Amino acid sequence: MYARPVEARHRGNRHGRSEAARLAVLEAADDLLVELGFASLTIEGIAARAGVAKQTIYRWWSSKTDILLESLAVDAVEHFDTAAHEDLGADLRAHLRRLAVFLTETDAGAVWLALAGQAQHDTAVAARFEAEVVLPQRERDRAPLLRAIESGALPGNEDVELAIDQLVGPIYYRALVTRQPVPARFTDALVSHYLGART
Amino acid sequence: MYARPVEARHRGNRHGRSEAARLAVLEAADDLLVELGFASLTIEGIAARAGVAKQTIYRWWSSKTDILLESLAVDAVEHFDTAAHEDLGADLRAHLRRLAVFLTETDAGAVWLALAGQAQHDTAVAARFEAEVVLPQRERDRAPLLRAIESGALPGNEDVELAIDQLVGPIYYRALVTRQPVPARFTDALVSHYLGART
Amino acid sequence: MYARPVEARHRGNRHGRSEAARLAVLEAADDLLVELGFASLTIEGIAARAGVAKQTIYRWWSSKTDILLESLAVDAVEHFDTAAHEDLGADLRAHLRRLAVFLTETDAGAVWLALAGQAQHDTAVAARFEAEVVLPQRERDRAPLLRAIESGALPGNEDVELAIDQLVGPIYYRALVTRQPVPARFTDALVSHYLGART
Amino acid sequence: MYARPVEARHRGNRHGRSEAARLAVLEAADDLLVELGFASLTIEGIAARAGVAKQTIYRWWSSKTDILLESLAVDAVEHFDTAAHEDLGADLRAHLRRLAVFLTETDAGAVWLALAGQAQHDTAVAARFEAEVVLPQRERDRAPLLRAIESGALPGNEDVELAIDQLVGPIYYRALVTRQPVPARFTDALVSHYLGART
DNA sequence: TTTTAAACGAGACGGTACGTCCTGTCTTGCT
DNA sequence: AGCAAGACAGGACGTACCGTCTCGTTTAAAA
Repeated sequence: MYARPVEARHRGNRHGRSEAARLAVLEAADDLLVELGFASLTIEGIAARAGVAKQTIYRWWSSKTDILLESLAVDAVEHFDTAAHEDLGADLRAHLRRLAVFLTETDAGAVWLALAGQAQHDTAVAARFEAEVVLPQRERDRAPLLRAIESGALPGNEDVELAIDQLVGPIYYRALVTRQPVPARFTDALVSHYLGART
Repeated sequence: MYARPVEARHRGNRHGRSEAARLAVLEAADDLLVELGFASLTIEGIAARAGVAKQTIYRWWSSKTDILLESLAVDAVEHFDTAAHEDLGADLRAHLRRLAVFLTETDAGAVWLALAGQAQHDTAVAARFEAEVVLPQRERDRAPLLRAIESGALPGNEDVELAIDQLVGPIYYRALVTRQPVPARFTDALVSHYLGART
Repeated sequence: MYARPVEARHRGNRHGRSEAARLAVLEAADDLLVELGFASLTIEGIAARAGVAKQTIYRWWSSKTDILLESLAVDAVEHFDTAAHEDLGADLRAHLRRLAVFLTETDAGAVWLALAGQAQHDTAVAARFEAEVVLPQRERDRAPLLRAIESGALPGNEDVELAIDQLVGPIYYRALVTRQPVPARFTDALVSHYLGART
Repeated sequence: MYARPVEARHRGNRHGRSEAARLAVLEAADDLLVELGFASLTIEGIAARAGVAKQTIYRWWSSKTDILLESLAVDAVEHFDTAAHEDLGADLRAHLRRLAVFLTETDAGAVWLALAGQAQHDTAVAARFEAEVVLPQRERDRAPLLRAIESGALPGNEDVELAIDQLVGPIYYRALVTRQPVPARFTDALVSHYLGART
């Protein structure tokens, strides 16, 4: 029913869980989210699409958001895994651009938005979302600024947290609230304003 | 949204719906949202709390989000219905503070967040939310800047849309994503940065 | 919306009910019973078909069976309103034949069967059905035998009630239970057996 | 109707339905029919009384009449499962008495009457009622007469169907239509008349 | 001729039960 | 031991009618 990867040849029975089932569930959840939207995503539907029993899902995940969180954790790290630029401006422009693309143009971004939405409805989801998604992302957002402080391009007393809010806030606002596109022109302008106000 | 003629308080028959039932439903929905959260909000629960038949709800609203949209439309207008200040800085500080309070401290703000969340799950909700909530709010956000242009405090070629994104984006980001508080110090800093970068 | 019979020109207002509405309801109920069956017969459906408000029905009738009882009372009398024969055998054969045709081939018979069915479900209907339909019919069934006793064709001590049960019982049994047709051959055989056993 | 293997008492999973749930539903339906009457018998009520989910009922039965038909099939067979007498008269008297008691004095008879009533309202019920209840019962009614023909007590050309109609018809007529009691005196008289007319 | 009150059409109301869908738990037999 | 399968109790969904109610119109008897 689903592909059984070579490196998982001993799974699904006496010793350990089935990696094949795990991957089939993650992929089915991602696919169905994009196809149907979060509201129409059901455990039963994921099980049917993955060719997996409901019980197998409940054995390893607690809810549909739990599945999405797992799939997101992997994808987000991959997306932002990149080398730094030497110049602070270039560094920030690349990072914000990458963030904008992630949120508005990738399947993982769709998962991100869905989870952010569900976090508004369910405090348990909100807590996990903050711990597992928002804070790690915040860490990644902070990196360019910390690098600049270390290199002396920014003073040591720079208010980094406020800077992050000002740099990424408008991007999330567009993606989540106004649903406008977030072109490079827009993210570049945010960087220009930030650097300009500092001189 | 609905005319409420004084002489028509006691309807529910041939010529019009029951205003009492309408208000009971809106209030019950608001209350239950705050008490239980959006995920546990059900039409049956609203009907029971409001002392109303389910059919009466379905006669006038298509879903629980439809009810919340109606209640929000009224409350949002009321919250931001305020006089302007003479000074652009004071005007902006007051407006952003009001926005922050609305989103993080009022029941209507909880409704706003829940709807923003649901908009991530359902494109129909997203469309109505944009048209009936986001755009009118955007209009209100634009007002202080337009007043400043008219009075000459800002140049005519100021990029108003970008300014709004920079001013309110971080506030929505905190309310929706990081769920940090949004103190006056934070909104004031946003205004300072905006005005400072302009000099 | 409905025909207004000439003899009802003064109704529907200050003093007295609308004969037009009454007839429209009775006819709609009969029609819909035959079209849809008793189970799908609803007060709302009757009101819509008759072009009458629900309230008008509830003003004058207590239920759909109440409507059918009224319509049946008229039709049954009409159907059996007939002259007697001189000979007991011919009298009985004509009467049983008439009963069989009524139950199995007329619209009023369909109403009769529906009410008999509902009488199994609702003791209030059963009581009215017995008083207003079964007993009057029993009276009509008795008439040929009483005439025969009076004319001397039957002895005065004849067990009339048992005779009726034996004569009409098999006809109702076929109409209600086995749903077989009830041809003249069958009713004639019942009469032959009854008269034959008496010799 | 359903096999009940001894070794499968505890099902409700992959390989079969829950026998416990099935019996609970049948018993609840019977009880509630007698307590409340057919009109007030609801699927929700049966589910609640049986401690069963509505879905479990809908999984195995299509309607409340479907449940009653299943329960009746068992009970009717049990009630008439009896040894034959040697004498035709005694055989018939015993059988008619048994039929009268069934219809007028047993819970299963109440179910029988309710289904006969519903058969007047719904042709699908009528079809199943005839096939699963009336025809099997007719078979049982026929047995005494066939035994008599075989033993030579009745001639080979006896009109058995007509005889059945005349023997049982009046009993059903009393039970369904006039709702009079059906004492042994009455059923014995039917037998006497039948045998007497044959001499 | 005007007033006026009963019956009317329309249809919104609080309810009940419907039949469907999905939840999360469970039991079974296979691998 | 993990799995696919699927029956289970539970509960919300959105729909259809129930019987009640209030509205504004119609109409003929009373004033």
